[in-house]
Amino acid sequence: MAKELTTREENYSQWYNDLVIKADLAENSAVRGSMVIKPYGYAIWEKMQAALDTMFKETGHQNAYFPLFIPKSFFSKEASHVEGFAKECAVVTHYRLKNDGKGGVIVDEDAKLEEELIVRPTSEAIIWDTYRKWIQSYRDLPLLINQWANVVRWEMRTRLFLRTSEFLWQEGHTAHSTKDEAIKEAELILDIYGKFAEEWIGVPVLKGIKSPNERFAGANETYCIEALMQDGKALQCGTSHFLGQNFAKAFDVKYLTKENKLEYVWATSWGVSTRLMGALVMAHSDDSGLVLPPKLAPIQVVIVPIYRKPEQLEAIREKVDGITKELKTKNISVKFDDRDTYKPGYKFAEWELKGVPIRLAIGPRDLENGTIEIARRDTLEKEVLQMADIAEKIDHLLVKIQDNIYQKALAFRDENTFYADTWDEFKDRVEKGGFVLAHWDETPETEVKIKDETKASIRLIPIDGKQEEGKCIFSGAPSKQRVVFARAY
RNA sequence: CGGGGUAUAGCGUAGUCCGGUUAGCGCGCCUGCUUUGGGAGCAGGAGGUCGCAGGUUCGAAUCCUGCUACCCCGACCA
Repeated sequence: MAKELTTREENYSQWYNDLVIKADLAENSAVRGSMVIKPYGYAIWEKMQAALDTMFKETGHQNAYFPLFIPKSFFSKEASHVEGFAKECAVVTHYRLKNDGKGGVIVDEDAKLEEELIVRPTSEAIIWDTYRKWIQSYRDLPLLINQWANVVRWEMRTRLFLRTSEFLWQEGHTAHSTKDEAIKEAELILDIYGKFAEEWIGVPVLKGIKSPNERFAGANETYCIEALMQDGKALQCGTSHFLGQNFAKAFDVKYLTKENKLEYVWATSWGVSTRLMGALVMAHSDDSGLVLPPKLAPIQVVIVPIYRKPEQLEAIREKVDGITKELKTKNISVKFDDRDTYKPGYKFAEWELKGVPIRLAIGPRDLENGTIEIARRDTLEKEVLQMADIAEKIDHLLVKIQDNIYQKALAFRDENTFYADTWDEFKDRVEKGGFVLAHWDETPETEVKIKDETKASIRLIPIDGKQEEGKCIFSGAPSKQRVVFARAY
């Protein structure tokens, strides 16, 4: 049929692309590298937003909104920050079009801006320029702000959700009176990201810090969470940066201490993006389609009626109404798929493709026996249950599915996490995919050489990682701790 | 930005080499009837600036030139 998926084994990235499009999550747009997020995909993103937003607010953060445009001069105040983003910025130079006299339009050269505007690739610059006015005293701190926004990074090669020129994200920007407090904030957010990834998306993540090479432009330390995808490649799922006083100094943001001394503030910034949608798809889905964790599924239960005559459909509808009401009181989202244009087999396949966690089927046989067929998307198992307490049973099953998806992903990661102690072993392991823990001499030169030769980068240096004597896999120099290598998206 | 490829209906494609009827097919779509426990069947129907702009020719989807977009492989990245 038209909706056949490429299998993961045939071509993993083709499978991913097919899946995103056929499950109706997103599609390519007329604009290079920019996608249209379709209602079903956006509904998942909204669920992600809601969960994260709640966690941010529970930890004292507030939402605000800053401009899309950043004056070019603002953007160049923090040197390493510019360097990191300069190559991928969209720039606004004019503010008006005019007729070209041939039925088209051209840029009106008379409408040239005095100063070009940069479409934000991230908002540190405009936000820190604003914070200068907001912060005077230690009483104004900490300042804990988050913004939900779109940003633009002019990427060379793009892939739906994983890397698009424009993407949606949240970016937190906080200001603190002490270094310690700022570091604690960066760590707190990392914990929130980790919790969200594991408990909502159902993806186990490693937590750690980035090597200086992989650090955010303008940060003193970058904390991150990394997940392993089914093809053995790593995906960075979120980052939290300790920015030191870099932006405070660049934008002259100072506060008066209790002792009436003028000090620069300490900063963090942190973000997760629609890339999480990519992680969600790649971590759990199979050759039949999407597998959504119940906590993020826009539709948690779909009910497919099976009938011959209109009277049967009406009898089924009556039963279904009862079930639907009960499920709704338990905050479970239900869809009754009573479309007359498709047969049950088609609907089963379609809802599997879309990853709905639980499917109920109800037909004349069930009406007679007081039963209902229940099918799990994660295991594709079917079972006929007594109708009594069905809402209760579904409620429990959703919890079970959420857990099973996570356990499966965790088992996969464990099976694909390796230790390497020799260079040959290392190269061999990296080739096969997965996380590879190995010793590293802590020099950027070695890191770059390893990447050149194996395409594997240091995904993270584990926080509180086990201290053990070892020798760098590449240079043989002494090392005190293993770091995590992998090929990455 | 470098290398390779593609562009024909909503989607997938045939035709292009070697110019010549009304551009063909599958899926999807619309109407009707029959169907409905794992991707329904039959009948009828709608839908095309052949990526864009020039050129060659009696005649261009087909040949030539330029442009644009997209895909794959590298360098950049959440």
